[in-house]
Amino acid sequence: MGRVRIGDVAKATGTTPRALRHYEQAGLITSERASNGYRVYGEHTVVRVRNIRHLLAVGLTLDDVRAFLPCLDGDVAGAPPSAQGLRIAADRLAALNDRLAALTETRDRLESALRSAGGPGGLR
DNA sequence: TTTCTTACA
DNA sequence: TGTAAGTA
Repeated sequence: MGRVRIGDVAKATGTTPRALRHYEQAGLITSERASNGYRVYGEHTVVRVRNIRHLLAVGLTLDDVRAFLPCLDGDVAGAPPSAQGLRIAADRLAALNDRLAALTETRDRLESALRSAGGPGGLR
């Protein structure tokens, strides 16, 4: 019952083999090798990947998810939030707000530059 | 057919 | 993340 290959896990979690290798590279999941070199996974990997996908969907980065490694085999979505988890989420939110502010600023500059250059309608 | 690694877009 | 290449 540990003869699950990458394609199986991908299908069971709605991801792609490419993403799974990427998660492994990031140290989020592990795998063993069959004699032919193919990766072999245990069923717990499916739960793990679903949790990873959940955290990514909520807005965290792969790097953030690494901090959740201890909880990755449980019910990350339902379990009571840990202090560290909340900290990471708050930091990610702050980072997003920073990026948003920076983007808004460059957008406003481009907008006004375009306006003083003749306006959106008088460009051709 | 599926998977593997590496590398580029 | 997708895709290409050449394998096993």
